[in-house]
Amino acid sequence: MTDQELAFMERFKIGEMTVEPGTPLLSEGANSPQIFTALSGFGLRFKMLPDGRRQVLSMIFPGDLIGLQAGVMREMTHNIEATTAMKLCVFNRNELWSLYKTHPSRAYDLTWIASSEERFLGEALTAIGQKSAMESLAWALSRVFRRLEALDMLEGNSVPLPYRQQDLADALGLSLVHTNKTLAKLRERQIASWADGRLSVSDLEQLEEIGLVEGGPPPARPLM
Amino acid sequence: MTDQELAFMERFKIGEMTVEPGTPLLSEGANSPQIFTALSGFGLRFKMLPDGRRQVLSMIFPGDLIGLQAGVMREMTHNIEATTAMKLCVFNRNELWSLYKTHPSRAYDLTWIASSEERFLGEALTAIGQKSAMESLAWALSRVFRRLEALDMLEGNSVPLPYRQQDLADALGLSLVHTNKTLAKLRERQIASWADGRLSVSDLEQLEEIGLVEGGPPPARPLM
DNA sequence: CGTGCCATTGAGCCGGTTCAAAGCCGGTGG
DNA sequence: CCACCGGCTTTGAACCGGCTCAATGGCACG
Repeated sequence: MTDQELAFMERFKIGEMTVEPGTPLLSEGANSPQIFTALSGFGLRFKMLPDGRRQVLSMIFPGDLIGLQAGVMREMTHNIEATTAMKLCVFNRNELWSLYKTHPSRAYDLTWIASSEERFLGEALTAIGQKSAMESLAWALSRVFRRLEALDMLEGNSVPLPYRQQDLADALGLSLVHTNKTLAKLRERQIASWADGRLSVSDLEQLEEIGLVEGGPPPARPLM
Repeated sequence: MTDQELAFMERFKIGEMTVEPGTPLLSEGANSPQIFTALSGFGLRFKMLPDGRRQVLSMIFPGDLIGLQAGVMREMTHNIEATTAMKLCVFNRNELWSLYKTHPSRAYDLTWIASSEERFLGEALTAIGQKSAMESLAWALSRVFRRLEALDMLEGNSVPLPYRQQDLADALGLSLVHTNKTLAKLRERQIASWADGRLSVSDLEQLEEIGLVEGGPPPARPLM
């Protein structure tokens, strides 16, 4: 970054913030003045239905930008919650527009990020809409594994994955019971095993094959 | 627009183009040098699985931007096809970056569009993942109706909707048969009826209630 | 030592799927 | 002018993947 960019980021960045597990960061309908970047910890992005059903849209990992929607549109259309303790970098939404005027390459990155999230949701939609429970699950696990691997969180053959089975079930539109049973099958077949907040994958290739994962690692994400 | 903007758009816009029904506009994996805006006609955005299953991601209506993903990322991750004859405005992808440098407000619009599409996919994911067939269908029909209404295509109580039931089924992750039977129920209940390429809604309020649609009309979309 | 959250497992059921067949066009060629 | 064909919609019937209900067990915490 240039000096000028640094100076701008100084103004754009408000500060840092640490939150407890379970803290709601942004809520549906809110018009928050803040945008965050996750520095550490894990979170969930989800939508609720009036009767309590929940759709998890994505898991939030370190490096992810949070609240771009609220930044660029009027208001938030989904909720964001910290699953573990999280450290966040806080940005001032009001400076977003001046970023577009003065730092086009950063602006371009933002479009890239939004576009990349759209791409992910398209994949998720395809998984939920078309794939069987086993296929979706394998898709989700391999996707998560690849991303955490790219974040350099791989230790041995396992990555941290501190969520409940209910969270994954809500992400895949499956029931908790069926998610549990399908996970058990993957474990029995010695392909992948998720316990105690860690996901171990012993046969990634087969996992991706089951999940009908289309080639290639996920694209690298510019940091904001 | 200012003169300067007009001059730029002149360079950015390559020309116009008309395509036949069924023409593929962009394909998965392609790295197309073009970005389009639909001027008239209808299209589909979808992903295919290796075994032929298809997930429709969204319907493309006049005014929609096509191919932003290919523009901003390396390559396309879904297919786009013209359902009816379409008239398109063609832009030069290579000028995209200079747009960011010289026209920040247009750049902002692009992020807005990408973000808005992400928002839509999140809603779709929630419909497919959590809602019953009847709920999803009502959601989809009311969504489509609202959008076409906003495009000023409402005549009487009906809007054009020139797709096959199979297309809608693939969008909602339902079988063709069940989609048909669920549509029949909405027709019997005198709520909405879709035939001969037109969707008539006689009780929009009830349709949105069944579909668990959260308030408000969809946000207006900046034209590119 | 109780209490609550989460994972696990069994049993029965149901919303939605698959299979199959028939009806309804509009287009085409004889 | 009519017979035929292909794409789409409609309807009936049987089946099944995944859901719901229910109970148990492990573990952390007060």
